[in-house]
Amino acid sequence: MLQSTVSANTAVATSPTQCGTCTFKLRCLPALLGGEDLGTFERAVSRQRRPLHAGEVLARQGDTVQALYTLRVGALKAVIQTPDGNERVAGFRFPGTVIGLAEPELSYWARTFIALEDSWICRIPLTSVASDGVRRQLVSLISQRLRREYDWRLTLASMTVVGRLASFFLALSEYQQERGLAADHFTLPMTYSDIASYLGVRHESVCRNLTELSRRRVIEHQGRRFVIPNLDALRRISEQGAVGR
Amino acid sequence: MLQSTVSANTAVATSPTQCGTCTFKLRCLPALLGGEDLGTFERAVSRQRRPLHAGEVLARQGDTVQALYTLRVGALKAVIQTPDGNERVAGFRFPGTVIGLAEPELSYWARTFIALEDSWICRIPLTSVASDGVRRQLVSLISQRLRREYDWRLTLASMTVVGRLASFFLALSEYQQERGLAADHFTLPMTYSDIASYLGVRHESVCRNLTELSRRRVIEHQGRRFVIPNLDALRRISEQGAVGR
DNA sequence: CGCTCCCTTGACGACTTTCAATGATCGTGG
DNA sequence: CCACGATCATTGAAAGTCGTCAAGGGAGCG
Repeated sequence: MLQSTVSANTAVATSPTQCGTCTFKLRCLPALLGGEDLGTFERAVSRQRRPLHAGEVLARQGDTVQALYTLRVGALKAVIQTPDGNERVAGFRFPGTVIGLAEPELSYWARTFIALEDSWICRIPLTSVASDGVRRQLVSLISQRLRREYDWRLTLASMTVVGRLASFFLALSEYQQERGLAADHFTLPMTYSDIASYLGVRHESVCRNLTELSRRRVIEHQGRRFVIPNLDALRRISEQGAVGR
Repeated sequence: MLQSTVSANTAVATSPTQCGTCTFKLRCLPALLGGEDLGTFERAVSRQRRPLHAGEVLARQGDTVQALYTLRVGALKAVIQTPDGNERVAGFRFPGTVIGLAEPELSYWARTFIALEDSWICRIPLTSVASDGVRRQLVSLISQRLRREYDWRLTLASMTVVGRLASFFLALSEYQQERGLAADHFTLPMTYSDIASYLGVRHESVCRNLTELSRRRVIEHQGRRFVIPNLDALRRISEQGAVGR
């Protein structure tokens, strides 16, 4: 048990070698996408020879945008430099997502994207983004992302730490399910500090609340391997964990 | 002094009557937009005879999306019904913004849009959204909104109440400036409870922190009329008001 | 005038951050 | 193979912030 990872799983991704050739499959894109423009989208993608190794940078904050990317296998984190010199984790990216949706002005990258583990990336040149077919896909993808982002803002703004954690794990679980993976167990590719930074809390708080959830048998974990024996309980916590309306 | 409103000001908007005819002006859209497709966008917009009165609903959560809208004069709030029956303010909309950017799947409205004051609305039929010219505009607008939303999420997730308030007022100030209005004074169209709900805190906290900022001479206010004598101080508070990285 | 909605203030308790210290894990180089 | 350092995870105690409950004031409106 406990062997599947959020980011890499043989049930969804073909082997890394095959991914390197980047034959663009439907499952590589959100299920919502209609099939008509998929061919256009697929042809727009170019292959890549070697994986991005853990810790390597895909795109750096401030650099000029040369292309958009999609993640085929692996996991990324988006990091932003705050004005005071600190770093914040702005988000995570898992297979099937397009990277750079907030940068279509073709100007500069607003965040730095770093591989959390060895990842296979596909490249979407800007020239293809100009095509109407691809643009149609983009409108769909961006607005979808925007809607989720609205929800996350509400969640993070009003929830206690345990509520944020529950929502975070629930989101991971739903993501897994959408990709046809087990909804109740996964291995996190990121550290507690990354999660804490993303959720806007201290890593000690993440640890304490995770321990508490463990004690209550809502989750089980050894290191970064998590099992969720009771998804409904997690759902209840995520819904009730709100304070201050 | 203190007479201009965030939402309505003669310096930017023509008179309501003229707005009712909805001659679509450049200043009605974000400055970033290139001019080439503006004609298409403009022709896509249809006029409206009477204003939306304060408290009236523009679109209701769950209803089928029939059209997108732009706000010409006035102010709206986006409200969402939470699963437990409560209401949360999900956002505010001021003149120059397109309403429905997260609903282009043409499915249903994810939130209810309510007028905070008498507002003039323009309608963008879905048929025009299907055109390539309009879609080009949409990609630009949505991704812009998405980038802002990312920033807001970081802000709200990690800031104390005073930091959130400072950021909120700063955002209002910047919005005013972008529209060529005074950056240092405005009248809020929404209640403290609305702001509190939006920021994910209690209205008592909003009140207390606003009083405190007043005492420190960072802001001045009588009722909902605000003056910001020291924008730099506000900026410092908004940058330092973060907790928990 | 009385009602409703909005704003304000106080006191208390719950939750989180902060500071500090220790243990665990892992990759690297001796 | 083991020692070492670095990163990550864990736990405790103290202080600060914010939510919660309660109460009262003020403005607008029928």
